[in-house]
Amino acid sequence: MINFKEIEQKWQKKWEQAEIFHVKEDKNKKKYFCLEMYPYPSSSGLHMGHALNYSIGDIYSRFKRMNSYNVLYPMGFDSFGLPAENAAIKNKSHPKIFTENAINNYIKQMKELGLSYDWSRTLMSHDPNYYKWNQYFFLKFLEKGLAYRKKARVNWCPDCKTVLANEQVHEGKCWRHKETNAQIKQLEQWFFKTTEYAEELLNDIEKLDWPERIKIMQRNWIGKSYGTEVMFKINNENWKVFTTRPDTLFGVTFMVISAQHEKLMTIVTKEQKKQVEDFLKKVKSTKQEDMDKLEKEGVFTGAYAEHPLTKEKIPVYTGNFIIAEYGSGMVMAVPAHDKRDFDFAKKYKLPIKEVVQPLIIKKDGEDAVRNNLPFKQRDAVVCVVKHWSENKYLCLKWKQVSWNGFIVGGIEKGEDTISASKREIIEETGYKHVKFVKKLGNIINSQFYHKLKKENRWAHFQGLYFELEDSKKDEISDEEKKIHDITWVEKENVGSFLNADDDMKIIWERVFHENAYENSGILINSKEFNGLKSEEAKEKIAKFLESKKLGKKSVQYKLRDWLISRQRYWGTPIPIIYCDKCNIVPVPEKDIPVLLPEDIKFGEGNPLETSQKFVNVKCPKCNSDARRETDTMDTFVDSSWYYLRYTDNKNNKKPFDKEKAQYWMPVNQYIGGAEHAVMHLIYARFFTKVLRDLGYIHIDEPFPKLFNQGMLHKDGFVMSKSRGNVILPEAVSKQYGIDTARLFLVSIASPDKDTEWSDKGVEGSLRFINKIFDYFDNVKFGKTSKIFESKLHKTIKEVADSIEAFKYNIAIIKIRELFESREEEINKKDLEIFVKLLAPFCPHITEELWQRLGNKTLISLEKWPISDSKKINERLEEEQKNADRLIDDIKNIIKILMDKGKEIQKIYVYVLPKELEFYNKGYIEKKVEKKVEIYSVADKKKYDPENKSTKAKPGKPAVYVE
RNA sequence: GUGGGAGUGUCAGAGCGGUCAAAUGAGCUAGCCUAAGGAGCUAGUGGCUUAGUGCCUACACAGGUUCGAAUCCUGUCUCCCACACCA
Repeated sequence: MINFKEIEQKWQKKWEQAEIFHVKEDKNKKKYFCLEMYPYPSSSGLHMGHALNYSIGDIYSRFKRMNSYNVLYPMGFDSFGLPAENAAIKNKSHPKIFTENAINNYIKQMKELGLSYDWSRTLMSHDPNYYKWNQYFFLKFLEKGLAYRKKARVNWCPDCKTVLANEQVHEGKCWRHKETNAQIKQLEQWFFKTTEYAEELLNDIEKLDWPERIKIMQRNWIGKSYGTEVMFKINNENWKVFTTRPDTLFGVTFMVISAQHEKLMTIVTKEQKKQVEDFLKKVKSTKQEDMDKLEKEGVFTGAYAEHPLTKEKIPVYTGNFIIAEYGSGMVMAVPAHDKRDFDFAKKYKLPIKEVVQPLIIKKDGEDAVRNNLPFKQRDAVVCVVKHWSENKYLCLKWKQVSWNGFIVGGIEKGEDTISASKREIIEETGYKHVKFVKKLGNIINSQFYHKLKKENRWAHFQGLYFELEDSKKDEISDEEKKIHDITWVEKENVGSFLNADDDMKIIWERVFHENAYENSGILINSKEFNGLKSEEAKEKIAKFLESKKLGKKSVQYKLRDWLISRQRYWGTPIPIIYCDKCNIVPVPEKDIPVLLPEDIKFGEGNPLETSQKFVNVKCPKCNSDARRETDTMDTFVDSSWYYLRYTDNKNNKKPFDKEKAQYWMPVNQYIGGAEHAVMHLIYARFFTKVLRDLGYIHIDEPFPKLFNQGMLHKDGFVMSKSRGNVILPEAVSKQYGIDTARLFLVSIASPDKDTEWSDKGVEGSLRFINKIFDYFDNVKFGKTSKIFESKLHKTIKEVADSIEAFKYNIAIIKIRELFESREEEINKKDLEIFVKLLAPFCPHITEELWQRLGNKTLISLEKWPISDSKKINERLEEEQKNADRLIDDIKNIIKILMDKGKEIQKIYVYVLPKELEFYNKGYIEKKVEKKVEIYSVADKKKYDPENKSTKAKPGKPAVYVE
């Protein structure tokens, strides 16, 4: 029995004493900065899920270290924040005491996991030496105009008792309180101008080597859209309206202004005032959670806007579905071409004016007017085809032209789900110009299929989508149509044709009367712009508007400025003083840090307001009585630059030394969970760009490479304290050793996938480790066989590549496979290589084994072995495979004969003469557990009573058994 | 609704055009070792078949491309995640 505990403690102590993980800037070495997202130190400590997270980075760092990199691998704590404050209130303690206890516990546990952090570089965000620089940066941002204060409609969480950033509200609820609806309040708050960098934040996503889905999430979050601002006149006043579809400008039949719009009441007429006010009351009382199910509602404001081009009078409504903050908080509604507008128009019986008609898409991708088809626009083309396989219910029930000019076919349901191939269709219909169309399914399915399915009609719809090859369209003769039972029906006749069948009528109605056409097409009813394609029309209309000063092209982002004020205690005080005379006065740089006061009372409201000493100050400008800002900063400010502080964590004069940051940055590998896709990762990128522009650093992006690790599950759920399904590292460590646990965690699945903890599984890893120790006890040092040497050198490369790609599971499999082919005798150097391969995964036991091999050095500081391609002998390995196949054959024969009750004494193998050397008698005997005799086929003296040797083939020896 | 991802043997989980009845664990079965083993070792683990390496059926379902598909394409179903009235 291996005493894991003893081994672990022994080596942890040695590592610490020798300070081997401490790094210094060294210009002569390639640097590598490996970083995990720093944790919030929870009082419940680490569980196995955390162990997995940090092991991923540790393995990587150890691997890089062995590859001669100067590896910066630090750890710190995101120690400000609400949970600590709330917990402290609950326990009548102080958040500081609370937090620091938790941190100490974390550090202890992390050390026990064998994580190779450079603890000399640690940081804690609640440390004044750290948050001082938050204040410093705030002042710099302020100077640059990147921090500002404004009154705004903000999200307020009644549980957190603070405002939230846009990013912290999910589905109308607080990100911390899934049950709590965010309320809307009007407050004076501090913001960082993230929007100033929206464009760069968006463009640079492209450069990042991040998981694609995170990149997509960021793109969506920034949400850039191109469009046009159009001026509408209301009461002779200009109102800007943003639209992405200026091509539909002539289809505007009403306008909708957000119910939350500041200037809404200025346009409401006397007659409508009461109605609007009632409506606003209703909107206000609507809970956020009902919002998603909410129907579009609105009331008429009484006002009319003047259409910039047609000068028509357009009624202005106010509606609950318009976002006040986006664009200008007012939209031009084009019901014919926007689903929301369409719904609204239907509900309030507003006119619908069509200005865009569908086009067909030709094979070469160019648009053509649909009129080129042998049937007319929006005609339903019904194609009835007889069944093509005997009595199989097959009947192409209908076909019709989809919006894009494709013919869509459906099959009536029968007993089975039916489908037909293109070939079958062609054969049966004789209609040669049928082509399958890619992606068309989306158009069809989203629009019709699901609706039909919901109504339980057409349950077995199976899509058949065809495109008429354009060039052939004209060639379809009436003759051909007739022959093949294809009936084309013109629009005006289709009604009567369809009358025979209710299902078809329903489809007809849906298609032609119940949808807005949202795709692009060709313009109609748009005066001089008629006949233009949408894309052209967008340009031309925008230009035209511009020339008349009625609008201009514009770009909109969904991204909002970052609201950083929090009305809570446990955070960085915002270094601002309000003076009645001088207004907003920044705290002078020499006076920071503005320390968090200790004499505060928790209770109602912001605790900071209860400290008179803190609140009452003299104005730094005029020295009269002034008041300190009592809001603190969002803790995401802390995490927006902590990675930079690691490069120089003890600096009192500056946030960090420029040279040092230059040496270490950017973070080569960032590791963390996907939950930070839009919060932390956007803020940190924003900060980096600002600091670059302020001259502190030289990089554009802090984290060029990001790895998202998966979550550890237990009993099917994510391991978490609140769920009560945690496995503690201490317990596992005691029973199996922490290296065993690390090995197991990382070998279940690829580390970016969620994995399930299993006790049985760890035992498997333990067996492996035991076998290794066992091998070390019995191994004979001598010469390594060629075949093992070949495998060894192949494995070195495979393991390195797998680690590099974060495929730790594969790396471990390769190590296991190598170990399985071990031999009793081995060269000591080669055994050392084997230990090294395992070292990043199992740091403690490999140190121990390394020492047992007589080494005085630490394996953690050893060099990763070099794979010698000259030693890789594919032929040998191929031969061994042949031998293994032979063994399989022999076993197979033995089994058959045993089943028949025969006794087996000896095996005779007949090999082609030049293959004789490939087959090792001892090896085969061992595997087959029988005596074996190997002969060359050419051997005259061979024992071969049944003349089996004639069956021998290259690579496949013949066998005789008796 | 929009956008992403996934569906593989008893289970977990690799593979992502041929070397695949498919790595590696776990489980199960048999044999060995033992006083005994829930310890260890060895082997087997889709079906059929055979003194031999053969055949069949398989990687959600249905089609397609290809000389060849678990792997590529299309559609369907199921599950997971993110965003959500962004004009």
